Amino acid sequence: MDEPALTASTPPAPASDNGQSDRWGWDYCTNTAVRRAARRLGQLYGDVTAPAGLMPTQHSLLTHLKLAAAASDPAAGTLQNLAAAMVMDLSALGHTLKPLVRDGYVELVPDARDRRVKRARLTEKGEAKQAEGQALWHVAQSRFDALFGAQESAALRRALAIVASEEFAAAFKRGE
Amino acid sequence: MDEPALTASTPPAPASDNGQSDRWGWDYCTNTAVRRAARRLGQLYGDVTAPAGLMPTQHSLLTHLKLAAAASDPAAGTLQNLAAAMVMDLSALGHTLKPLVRDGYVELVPDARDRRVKRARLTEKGEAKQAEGQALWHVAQSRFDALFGAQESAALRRALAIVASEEFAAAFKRGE
DNA sequence: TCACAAAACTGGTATATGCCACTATTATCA
DNA sequence: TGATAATAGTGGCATATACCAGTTTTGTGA
Repeated sequence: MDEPALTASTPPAPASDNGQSDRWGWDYCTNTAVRRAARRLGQLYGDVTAPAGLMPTQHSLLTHLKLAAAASDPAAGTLQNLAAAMVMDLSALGHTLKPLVRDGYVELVPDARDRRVKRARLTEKGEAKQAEGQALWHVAQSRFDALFGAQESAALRRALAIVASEEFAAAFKRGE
Repeated sequence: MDEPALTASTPPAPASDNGQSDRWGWDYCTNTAVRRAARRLGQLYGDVTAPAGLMPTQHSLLTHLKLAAAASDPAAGTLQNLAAAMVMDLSALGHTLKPLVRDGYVELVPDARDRRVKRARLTEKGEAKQAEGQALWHVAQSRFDALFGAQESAALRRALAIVASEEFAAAFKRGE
């Protein structure tokens, strides 16, 4: 199998605007294109996973905490690392974490060695909620892959992972 | 030239986590992948366009209004259509528009025919600000294309446009 | 024409996210 | 060791976005 190109040859009309999306330049600004897709996907995934009572981002966060714990990564779990991994501002992560802590899904434990550090980890309740959300998430992901194409979907994620990478950001900033 | 595949063969390491991003499953959930990329791009584009004093989304909105006006689309401009075009909730659009109206870049004019309808359009000040932002935006976009590859970039935008399209959303929901 | 459904917004509330200023803690180095 | 820099978070403020409950205005059909 070749590398699947993201440019599906016969995709559903790439425009939501009577086939004239070019007129608005939607396919011109990459940043806008990503945000539009993010809003759409948030709606689509959210509709499916809503019954679990978690926003997509929250489920994503819980899943990350679960995987990080499973990998028993020593450095993982600190808010700093978590923020970097999520490509999120540290303070934004703090704010996002609040409702999860409030609802008892996550707990913040200060590090004994370095009292500046705090680690976030799933509570039992959080693990249960993550599992609940995971089942629903899988439905959404499967539906997406079936519709967009499993290989195209994987290719898209790879491309996005490159864009989101720190290497990419560093290279972009060097261009300044 | 073939269709450029988004799966660049020798990209910068697709992981920001010591080359082990797979461990976190970042390349597994499409929704998460898109959001991470959106956050990163927001930062990168934002750093470049910040001097104009507009958030990327705001510039995107002003640009849309400009293009819509240029196309002299009769239906365009109503908040309803604008929201659909931006793949945004109507109320979210309303909230997002507020600071732009407050700062005098956009004005909301009620429709004479149908008093339920309001249209958003650029003021002169808004057009000037859009032009100012456009120049900076171009720097960011050029840098992105140079780094990611112009063809890969275009392919990525096409893929994202498909995901963001109403056809895609409709098909996704039919799968329920 | 009048009751009722539909459409287009508005406002409230909650999460998502970023920037900046500030505090607490730790690390450096003269 | 003591002044200073660096690190890790927190809190405030502002925008971004969504959902839902109204409110106003139109459209519809009996």
